[in-house]
Parts: sequence; structure tokens; C-alpha cells
Amino acid sequence: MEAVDESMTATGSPGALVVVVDYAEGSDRVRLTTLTSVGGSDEHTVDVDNLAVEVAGIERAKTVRWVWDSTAAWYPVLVDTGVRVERCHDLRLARRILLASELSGPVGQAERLPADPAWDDWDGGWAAGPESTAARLAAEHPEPAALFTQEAFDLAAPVVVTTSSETPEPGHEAPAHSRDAVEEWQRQQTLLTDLAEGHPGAAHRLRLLLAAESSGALAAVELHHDGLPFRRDIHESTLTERLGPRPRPGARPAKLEALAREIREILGAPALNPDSLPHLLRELRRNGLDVSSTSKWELERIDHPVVAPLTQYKKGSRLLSANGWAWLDAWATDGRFRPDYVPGGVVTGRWSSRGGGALSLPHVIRDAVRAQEGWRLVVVDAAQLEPRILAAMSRDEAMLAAGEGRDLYGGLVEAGVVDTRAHAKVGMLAVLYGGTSGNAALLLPRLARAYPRAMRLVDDAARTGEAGGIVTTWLGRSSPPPGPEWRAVQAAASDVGAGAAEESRARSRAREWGRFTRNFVVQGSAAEWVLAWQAGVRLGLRRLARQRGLSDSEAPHLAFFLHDELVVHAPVELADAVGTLVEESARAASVLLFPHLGRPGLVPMPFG
DNA sequence: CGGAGGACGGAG
DNA sequence: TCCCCTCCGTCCTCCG
Repeated sequence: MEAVDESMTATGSPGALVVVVDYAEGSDRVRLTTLTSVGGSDEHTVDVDNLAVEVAGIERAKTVRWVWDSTAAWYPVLVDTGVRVERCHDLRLARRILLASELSGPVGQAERLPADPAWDDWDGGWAAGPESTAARLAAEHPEPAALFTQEAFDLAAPVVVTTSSETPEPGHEAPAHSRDAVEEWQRQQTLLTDLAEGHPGAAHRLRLLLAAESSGALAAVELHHDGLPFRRDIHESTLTERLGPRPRPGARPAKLEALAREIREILGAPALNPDSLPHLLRELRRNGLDVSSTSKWELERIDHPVVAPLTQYKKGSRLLSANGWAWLDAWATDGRFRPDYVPGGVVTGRWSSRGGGALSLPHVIRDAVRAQEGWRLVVVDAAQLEPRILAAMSRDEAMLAAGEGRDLYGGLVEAGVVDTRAHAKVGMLAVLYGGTSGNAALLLPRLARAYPRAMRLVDDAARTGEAGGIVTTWLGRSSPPPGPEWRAVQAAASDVGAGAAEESRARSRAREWGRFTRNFVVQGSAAEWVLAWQAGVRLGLRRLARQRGLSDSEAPHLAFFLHDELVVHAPVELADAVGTLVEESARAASVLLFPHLGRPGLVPMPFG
């Protein structure tokens, strides 16, 4: 922690500028409050129609951190008019992290950030859907500015706060609550500066986390706007090939209907609707099949003529409902797939998405993802990210060495810890998820012997969770406490009159929560590394575009993001430069989060 | 009759 | 012997 702190300690720089963006009271003018690092402040208002021009002007002239109540509320309109910013501080996302974080505990969050429904009961506009981007402001396209990973995390960067008593909704509806962005910014800063006095490392980590989270919020809006190039015609031929021609709405495609008929015939159930799971299960059992569910993994191990057509039907049915013609009409209309990304949508800090099912873009449809003519898609995923992050967090030298500059699972085999790569993978997943059955259980003791520090970290997290405690990621995102129902089950088991049933139920629920907290520390810390990586790539791409004098439509851009995978859409002649940038950003992220290791090669990335 | 909730599949 | 973790969308069934 001390090392992290030393390398990234933020000192106020004289040119630092903070601008808070907010609505001026009872009007459609926006107030911009500029705060300098020496404590000065200055405010002026602009007409909402001129906001984009104003922001572009300030952004071009100064290094700024824009502060607003929610990136989802303010940024889409700017991006739609061609105005992008380098950095922001998303007050709502930051508040959520600070309120929950154990790292901010020593200074008492409750006093520093008192409960406030205007902030705490507000979704920030992330749930509003794509229509929330409908509003338009007029502006010229400014030149994008440049940055890089270190700059993205330049904590001394100036701040512009937009303070507003309401968020800019289409139609300017009356606000349900009033939020003062300047006040909230100051509360959060006070909390962090107070924390820094007694716990500089903790304050530093939280500042990194807030910067990363906010950068992700900007990227999420830009990703939706730019989209992933997607060839409708290719996807349509995939659908036709697997399902038959597009049917009337509500009707079953021909190939699925044929499979349904076959299933009914084999089972001797002429009225069977294979989409009805209870009915299907009943018919399977009536035919003497010993199954307790209709799931794939159970059907797989059964030898019966119905299994093949049924499995095929399920596959097709899934394709139709999740990524069929209706999906295509809704989500890939203009040659781009534009899911709505929701930063921080998952407790662990990963993103979720709403609409379009972006978080399970199935492999069968990825064929339709094609670069524009003269462009390339640079697809990169951080291989075996979670075990590497675990090794780094726990400073497990042996595990770090196993993954250094190569396939980590292969490294486990070479080190003689396990005999095959497959075993390495199963065993490692058991370490991360808390698996205790079958093969995994046999492998765990070997891994525990070889990598005691890594094992201790996740075991401690699990034990804390089992006891109802809270665990925290590397940069300070804390897990939620178990709910009242969970506590009630535990309490019931410790009653004097508790029977074996209560005890076993309580134990099982406790283990369940322990598996959650075990995974939380690793998944959440990995998400932090990925955000740092993404931030570096995002700003590096802006720098690249600026150096080459490219306009928005000529510039390479982030096109897709999924947990540990980045896709950049780039002009052919820039593809190599982008590849280099992506790798450099990964190294920079590793140094930023784990400076004590001195291992920038922590996370190698095979290109896809 | 509308919404809650379960089952399932697929992503990491 | 617990189909190990986190999500999302769709469908069906059931309940108020």
C-alpha cells in the first residue's frame, strides 16, 4: 500500500482547474463553477444550448476535470454534438464507492457523506435507455485532445464542476430532487483529504478508483455512440441458415417447427410445446427418462433419440429469442451494434448492460462483426486475468513466476504443480470460485501447497464472508453486507432449540456468501485493472488521433468492451500503432496498480 | 390480467 | 454430496 501511494501521490498543481457543471436554479441555464487548487472559485452560467461550445472551449484551453452529478445525464448530449472530454468526476458513482468502502471508514463516512435521497435513490440516468440521448445541442466539432494512462490518473488535474439542481432530461421535466454538485464535490474531497492525513495509502487507492470509475463512465457513453461495426446481411444469413426464412411475427421459423414436430413424434406427445419446460419434463419422464430438469448438462448424459433434436431445438430457440430478427431490428439498425453499457452495474465493479444483451454476445453471431472497408478491428483480451491479479495482490511470487510472460496454466504444468493444462484451469477456477466438488477438490491441496499466499488471500475473504463480514478490493471497493434474511437464517441456527435442519441450512447459506466474497475480491480487483487499462487506451487513442490530425470520423475508437476484452476499430494504417498502444496501456495499468511488483509484464495479451 | 419468480442459456 | 462466481434476456407458470 505504501508503495502504491508513493508512486502516485497527488499534489496540487498551480494550474489545476476543476469545473462543476450544474443547472442554475429554475432555468435552463447551466452553471459552471470553476475551482482552482489554491481554493479559488469562479462561476458563470451559459445557456443550455451553448453548453457544448462552452465545454469544448474550456477543454481545449485547459487541463480540466469536469465534475457532474452523473455522466449518463450530461455526457451523451456532448458526445452527440461532437464534444468529448478527457476526464471527469462522476459524483454519483464516486459517492456509492465512498459510502460502502471500508477504506474510507476511519474518517466516518456517515458524517462526511450524510444520507441524501437526492443522491442515494437516484440511478443517475443509466437506466433511462437510449432515448435519454435524444436531446441535441448545436456545436462545431472541436479537436479532440490527447492523453495517456498516467495522465488519465493525474489526480492533480484541474476540475470544472457543473452544478445543477436537476439533470438534463429530454423535455426538461421538473426535477424530483435537488442535488448541489459543488457541495457534494466538496464533501467528497474533504473526506479524501481527511483520510489522507491518517491513511495516505487508503486515500490514494480510493482516488485512483474514483478516477478509473469516472473514466469508465465517459468510455461507456462513447462506446454506445461509436458502436461496434456489425454486418446485418451476414447475421441474417446466419439466421436463415440455422432457423429458416424469417417467419411472420410470433410464428416459429420453419426449421424450429420441424424440430418441434420431430420431438412431439418421438415422445408421443402431439400437443407438446417444447418451450414449456414443465410440460417437456413431464413428457420426458413419461417416456422413462430419468431426468430432474430439462437442462443441457443433464440431457447430455442420456442416450435417447429425442436428445439430439431437443438439443438442437434449444439452441435454435435460444438464437431466435436472444439474437433473432427482432433483436437485429432493435439493436443493429445502422450498421453498428450499440448496447447500453452501465458502469458499476455489477456489485463487484464490473459493468452490466441493459438491452441488446451485450454481455453475452454469443460466438455464433460474432461472424457478423466486421471492420469497415479500409479499417481493422483490434480485438484484445487479457488472458487469465483473474489468477494474475490474485497473484499480484497476494504477492505470491511463485504464482507470479508461473504466469510471467506466458500462459499461466502452462506455467503451472511446467512448475510441476499439476499434470495437465486442463487440470490447471479447473483447479484455478476452484481457487477463484470456491469449487469443492469432483476434480477441483482433488487439485486444490496441490495448488494450496504451491501457492500458499494466493490461497490464503481468497480463503481469508471466504471466511470473512461466511461470518457475515465485508471484504474489499485492491483499490477499495467493498462488498455489500449480507441481507436481513441471511442474518435471520444464521441467528435461527444459533438458537438453543435449533435443529440439524436449521444448522445445515445456515451453514450452506454461510458458505454461499463466503464463495461470493472469495470471488468478489478477485473479480472486483480485476475489474479495477481493466478500467485502468481501458482509460489508458481511451486517452492514447485520442492522442493518436490528434497527432495525425484526424477528424472524429477518421479516428480509431473503442468499439466494444466486455469484462476483460477490448475491441478497437481503427484505420488499417493505424492498426499496428493501436496494437502497441493497447499493450503499453496494459503494462501501464499493471505498474499503476501494482508498483511494488516491478513487473509491467504482469498481464500478457494474445491478440485475436 | 399484470407482474413476480423460476428455469434456462450464454457471456466473462 | 452441494451442477463453484458475476451478470442479462426470454419464456413460461403461478399468484394476487
